[in-house]
Amino acid sequence: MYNFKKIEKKWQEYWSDNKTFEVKNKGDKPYYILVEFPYPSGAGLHVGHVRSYTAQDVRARMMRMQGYNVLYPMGYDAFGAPAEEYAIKTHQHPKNVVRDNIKVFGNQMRSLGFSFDWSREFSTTDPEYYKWTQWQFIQFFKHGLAYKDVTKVNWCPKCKMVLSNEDAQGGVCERCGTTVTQREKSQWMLKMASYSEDLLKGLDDTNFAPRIKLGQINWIGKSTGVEMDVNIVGGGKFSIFTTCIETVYGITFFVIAPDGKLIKELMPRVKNKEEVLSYIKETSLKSNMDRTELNKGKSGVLVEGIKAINPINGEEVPIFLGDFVLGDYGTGAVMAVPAHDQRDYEYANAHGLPIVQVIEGDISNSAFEKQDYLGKGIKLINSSEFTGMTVEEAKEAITNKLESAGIARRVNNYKMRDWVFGRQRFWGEPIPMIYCDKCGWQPVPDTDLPVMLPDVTEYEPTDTGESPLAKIDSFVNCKCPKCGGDAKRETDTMPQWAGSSWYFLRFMDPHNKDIFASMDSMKYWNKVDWYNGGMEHTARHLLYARFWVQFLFNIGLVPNKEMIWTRVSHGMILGSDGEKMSKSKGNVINPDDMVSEYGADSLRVYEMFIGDYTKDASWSENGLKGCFKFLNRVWNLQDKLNNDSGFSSNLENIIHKTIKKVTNDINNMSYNTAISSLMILLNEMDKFDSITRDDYRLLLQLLNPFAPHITEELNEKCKLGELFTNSVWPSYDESKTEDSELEIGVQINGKLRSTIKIKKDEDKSVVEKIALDDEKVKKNILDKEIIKVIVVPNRIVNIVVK
RNA sequence: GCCUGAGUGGCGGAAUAGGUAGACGCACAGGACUUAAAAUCCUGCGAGAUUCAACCCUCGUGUCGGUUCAAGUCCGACCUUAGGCACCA
Repeated sequence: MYNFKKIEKKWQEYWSDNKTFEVKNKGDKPYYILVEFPYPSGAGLHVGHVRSYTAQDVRARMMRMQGYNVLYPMGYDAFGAPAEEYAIKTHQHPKNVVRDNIKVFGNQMRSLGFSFDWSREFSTTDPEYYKWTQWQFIQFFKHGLAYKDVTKVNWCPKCKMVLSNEDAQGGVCERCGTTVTQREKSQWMLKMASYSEDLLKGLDDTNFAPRIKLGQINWIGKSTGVEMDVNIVGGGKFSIFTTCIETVYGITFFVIAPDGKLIKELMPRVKNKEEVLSYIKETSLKSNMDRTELNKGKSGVLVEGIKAINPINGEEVPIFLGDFVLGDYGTGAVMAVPAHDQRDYEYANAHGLPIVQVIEGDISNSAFEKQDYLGKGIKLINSSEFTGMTVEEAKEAITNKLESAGIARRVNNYKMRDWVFGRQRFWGEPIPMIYCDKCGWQPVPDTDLPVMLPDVTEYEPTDTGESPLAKIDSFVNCKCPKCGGDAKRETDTMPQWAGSSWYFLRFMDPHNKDIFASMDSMKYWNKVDWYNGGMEHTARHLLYARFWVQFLFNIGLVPNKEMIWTRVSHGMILGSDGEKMSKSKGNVINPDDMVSEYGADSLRVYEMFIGDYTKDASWSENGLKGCFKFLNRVWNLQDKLNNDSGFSSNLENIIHKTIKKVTNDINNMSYNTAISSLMILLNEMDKFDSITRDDYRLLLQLLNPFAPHITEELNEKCKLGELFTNSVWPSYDESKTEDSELEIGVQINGKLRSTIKIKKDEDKSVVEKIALDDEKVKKNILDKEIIKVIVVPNRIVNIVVK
């Protein structure tokens, strides 16, 4: 058993002392490899971190040997509630908690031999860093993309803070799982919705994995339709949005949002004010969950005294208030066509409203909806001059008619909303804004940045929905930067996603004091070439980061509209029981324990070998032991070294094959099969009594990105050549990867009956003859008639007989 | 309900373009070494039938069909399962 403890420590110190992995912003072939920086929690590094960090480390180490100037940085995303909560519990400032956790994380990552450029390390909580986060927020403000508005926001009663839609997916708090409630609150918002189309189009300039692109497309949620004006009997009008204008003759009522602006405007004319007002109030108390999951009962109330006119046929129809219509999507009003929309169908039945069919189909039990009729040549009925047209023709014709009458427009709507940017917590970047009664909101002048968090001991969150900073007078009271009068600071802080929206830019130029990163540095690295992160960040971090970057690009501060090229995501490592690792289940594996028992190299190799990198995998300590055994066999192979040079002739073929396989597999993230081909190579070498130094060095070099310590040690110990960190990645000779003699299968009627040996690229007729001469084949076709013989060169022979 | 994936031995998982299914590893069994154990090494290892034994044979990649000389792979329908979205008009 080799002494991995001693060896791993030795090489980690060597790399650190020699600054082996520090890179300059110059040189040919820049390549930027990034992995999501961790949140330094008290739990320490997770084996899941080890998986993705190793995968990217393998890529980085191989590409350095291929001559690339590789930037592989690491830092910490350390603002946020967990550190704050722990600090409150232990009565200290969160910055101390973060400092201690970062130390632990750093040591853990160093113990795994990751080739990070530690000279570029920072934390989002460093004042020198969050100064620029604040500065960039001010740019959003100056360009009209940050605004404060009273909106209904998601509120987590347990965390006592506002959540963005992205943080409240599924109606529960992302962090603690508590059901989210709704609150009216004055909030800083970023106009992300205005970037919907750009964020959608920008995906074309990226190489994100398909499932990631799709996740973003779904989240942005574009729908194309028609916005149509609807007149109200007795004056006034409103607009509705629909994707099914072809059903316009089937309108039997309209529904408007109880939380929208329209009902407020109509209020003076409403006859049943009390009923309407109480419904509005009722709705405002409901969480999104209540309005959706729990309450599909189609609640609603007729707005009495107001009728709408269907613009296509002049019919007067009633207006309802219904909480399934959302005030902040589309126009906050919909046309209801119960015959062709299931939701409207149920609503009509619940409220005794008429149903008018306008498209051929069965509506006796449910609505005949667009997924039932689109693309099938189905025709319209009861639709005046459009009767008889297919739905596709009618869609176009009706839109044209309404458009030329000036009462409708083709529009797109997006599900994605503006980004709720304020958090009522202490441990975040203070939003650098000052409110002056005379001058309104004013940004903090650049020279006063960063706005630092005060050194206080009391900062518990409040039930009022106000930030704990609001209670600290010395923080709140300040002077207006414009008029110099008394003013108050904004006391909300930024969401955790703020700092991570641009950290990859800072890594390109981490020590810059004049700007968040210089244009020259960013132009040198150009983009993040390969970014790895969790699938759960698809609709949040990755989208926020793209929005942030697109904005910076639009104001000329970054060189590309998309700063991330390839984005991939890893699968989770589950406990050995197949469940997500958690303290309560007691199935958590601490990487430190594994490193001390089997060594970092074994853990790295195992996590790469565990299975398809993009899929979840269950932990197995036996699997890890197998990889430990593999490395020990590699270690013991040194006893077989002879003094010959060059590759052993009987190994040359497999060596070239393995170079090809490992190189391609690393490029394609097929790390598990790269390891398996290295195991095969070892098995081959082990069959011989002796191997050459070049054979051995080659094996070690291909293994080096995965197991950097043991390979570097053996390379030095056996004096095989220069350090792998200074070496060139081996190339393969295609002709030497091919076998001159092949064994191929012979099938009879598609069933394998024999195998034959042939020369590579042998003439078809010769192969056919060999196959037919084969004893087993002869036996099988004795009394049968040969219909046809199919020879696929170098692959297979299939004999069809009767 | 909609949108994605995924279903292959006891287990994790392999299998460019349809072309010898089960690579590699784990577990397990037998053997060698050892006083013994661990470690290490060797052999076997999808299921079934048959045989002294071997060969051979039959079945086999979620289910049912289809295309093809040939299907884990392509097409159609379905089942199971994981994840995402969900009264988004």
